[in-house]
Amino acid sequence: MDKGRKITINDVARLSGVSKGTVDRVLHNRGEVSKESRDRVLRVIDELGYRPNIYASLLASRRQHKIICVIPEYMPGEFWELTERGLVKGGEYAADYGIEVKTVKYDQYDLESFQQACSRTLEERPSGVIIAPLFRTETFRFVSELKSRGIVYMYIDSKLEDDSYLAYFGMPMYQSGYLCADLLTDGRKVRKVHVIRIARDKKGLSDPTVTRRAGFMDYMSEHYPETEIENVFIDPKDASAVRSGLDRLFSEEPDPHKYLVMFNSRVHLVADYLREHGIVTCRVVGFDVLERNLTALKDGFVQLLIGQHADSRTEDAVVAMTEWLLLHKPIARKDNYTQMDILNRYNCDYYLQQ
Amino acid sequence: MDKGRKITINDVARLSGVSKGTVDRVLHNRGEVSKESRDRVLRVIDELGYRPNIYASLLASRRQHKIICVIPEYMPGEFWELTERGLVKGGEYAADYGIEVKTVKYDQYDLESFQQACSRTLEERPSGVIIAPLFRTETFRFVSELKSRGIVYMYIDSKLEDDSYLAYFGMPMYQSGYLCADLLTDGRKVRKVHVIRIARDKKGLSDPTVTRRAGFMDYMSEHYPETEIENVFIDPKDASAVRSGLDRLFSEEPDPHKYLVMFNSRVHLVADYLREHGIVTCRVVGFDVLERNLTALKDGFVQLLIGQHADSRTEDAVVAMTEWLLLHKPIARKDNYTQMDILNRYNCDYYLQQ
DNA sequence: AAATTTTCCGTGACCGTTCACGGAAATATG
DNA sequence: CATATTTCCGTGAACGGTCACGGAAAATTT
Repeated sequence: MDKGRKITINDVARLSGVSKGTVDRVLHNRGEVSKESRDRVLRVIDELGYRPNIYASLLASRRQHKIICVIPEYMPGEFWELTERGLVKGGEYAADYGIEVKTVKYDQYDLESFQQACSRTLEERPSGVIIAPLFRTETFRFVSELKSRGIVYMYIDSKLEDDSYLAYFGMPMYQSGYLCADLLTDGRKVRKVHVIRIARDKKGLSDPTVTRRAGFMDYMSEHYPETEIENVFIDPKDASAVRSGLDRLFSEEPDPHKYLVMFNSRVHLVADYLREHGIVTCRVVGFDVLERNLTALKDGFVQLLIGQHADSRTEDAVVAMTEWLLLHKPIARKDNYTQMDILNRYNCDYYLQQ
Repeated sequence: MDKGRKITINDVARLSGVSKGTVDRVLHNRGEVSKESRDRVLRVIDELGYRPNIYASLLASRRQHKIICVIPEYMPGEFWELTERGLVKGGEYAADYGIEVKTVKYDQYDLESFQQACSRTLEERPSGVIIAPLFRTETFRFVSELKSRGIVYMYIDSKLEDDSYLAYFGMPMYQSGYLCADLLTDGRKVRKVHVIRIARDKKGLSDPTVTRRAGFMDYMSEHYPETEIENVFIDPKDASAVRSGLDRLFSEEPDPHKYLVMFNSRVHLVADYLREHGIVTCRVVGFDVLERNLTALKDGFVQLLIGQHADSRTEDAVVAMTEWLLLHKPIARKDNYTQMDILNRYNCDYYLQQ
């Protein structure tokens, strides 16, 4: 394909008997071209295998793009920090192309704050939006507004069922629960499993871990229908409530050899309890590669973590959107289910440095 | 940093009282600039926070770069196919920058063919070389030749101990063996483990799986010193020899509940035997995500695979070298140990589509 | 048929670099 | 001091696109 000189827009223009202005109009669907010319140009482009020089294009183009990413605010070390880290990396990439990437955050427990985030986003007049849709109804409203304004958008983490989104990057939630059950039971017949859950009032919140739990339950009933599954609810915001919840669990049930699982990223809460009480007899499986979870993994209080490279996932989203905005490069795959990484103490060290 | 208009080379020129030509000379250390001018320009660049526009730069620059990748030739479905797939993807990226990426292949069992590959590579006059160094001594000779010609190079898959390489992308071999042992034994006391190995005459060949085996053995002697480890040698090129080798194994040892492991990518050979004989009682762990290994995994003849995304690894190498050649962007990390992915039948589906 | 509108297209300035070329000034040489 | 050489620097034409502008030709209206 690389036969000496590069093929330029002028080559295309000459061979199709028009000017480069017309070729440019065809390339960008800017109209004002007769069907005949258009077809001729298209054919020549195809024959020559012409590919525009993106540098020349970027250099000459005066457009300014902005990508806004709408995610929940977080405390250091929490799950969403990973997401934003990927955003920053993607932002560096985009900056090379003169694209600005900004984050707009909202309180994931406060609908109004999400609405404010949405309107702030619109004020920024972005070319594209990347959104983690925790509030279903409100997100629907938001994306239809985006659509009407011609702003493209992508989902990360979880997605809604509309089909105007450009792409989705996230974990296959159901399968992650299924996998989790397989890893927890590990081929052994287990009498009882404890699911540690977070008690929260959820009005209008779409909780992705619901799907994950469904996958888990299905695996269990398919493979071990006789295993008892007990829910333990704790309040993550109240350390003493966590402790008392687990205290009750460990005092009521004499068997120290428990199977514990958590479907959100807070398995370190359980690990901390185990560490405090010197309990090393449990099999614990959790999700997401947070610093604190990793420590628990290395120290043996958590046996396995299921990771998803939340950072490179958002980075991928930013990159994909950048290329879409700039080069109109088609999105390779609309639904991108990230791989589920199984981490134990022997392979986790090589996970973060990717 | 983005205060309205971008700062251009003309701004720098004006403020330091020289022409853009001089600024350009300073920027690229092309000499022919007096010390005073140079200092002045440098200071203005610093004050203004000037960053060259890479598009304009790339557009105007007439240099032609070529990257050659030297890897073993392979049959469809073999390990090195993955590597080349990443090369192709990286090549598409590089093509956007006007960089050509070519592969030069050699017979990994034939030293002479490797030497030929090396000289063919030199003939191409590449700017950079990416090499999978299976022949130690000869590779040393080759890279020192590259060095003397000012050609940069990177290692993939495994690396040698010189320190002029620009970067290395590969799996942590020792740790992968360690991990493998942990996965194979799975917390259970195992009486005996069978290591299926390939019999080959290796003259001057540096076999990376040696290191992997060392990691495996160390884990075993640290955790299960009493476990017996037996080597079974087979010849992968001779199907009947594979069969007879495994026949002997399964006839001599009555216990059908065996623990089998293979350190190269050919665990599918074992799986095929098991499938043929309907043996589903073994625990089998292997390496690398080949199509045939995946099938074996899904069908339950292999329990776990350790993967390394060999494709995106080479892609990373090409991308890193592209950015190095073009923008002199420093290599983020010299030694890039790819993560070790643990695959079972429940998460392998999401692995390939990355 | 003249006037108006629409459709379609070519032209050329511009984006921010790179680099060959040529020349002025400074320095060295005879 | 004249000449040759070196040092240093400015100039301007690319590079391959984008896009505003203006105008010719065709279609429509009056």
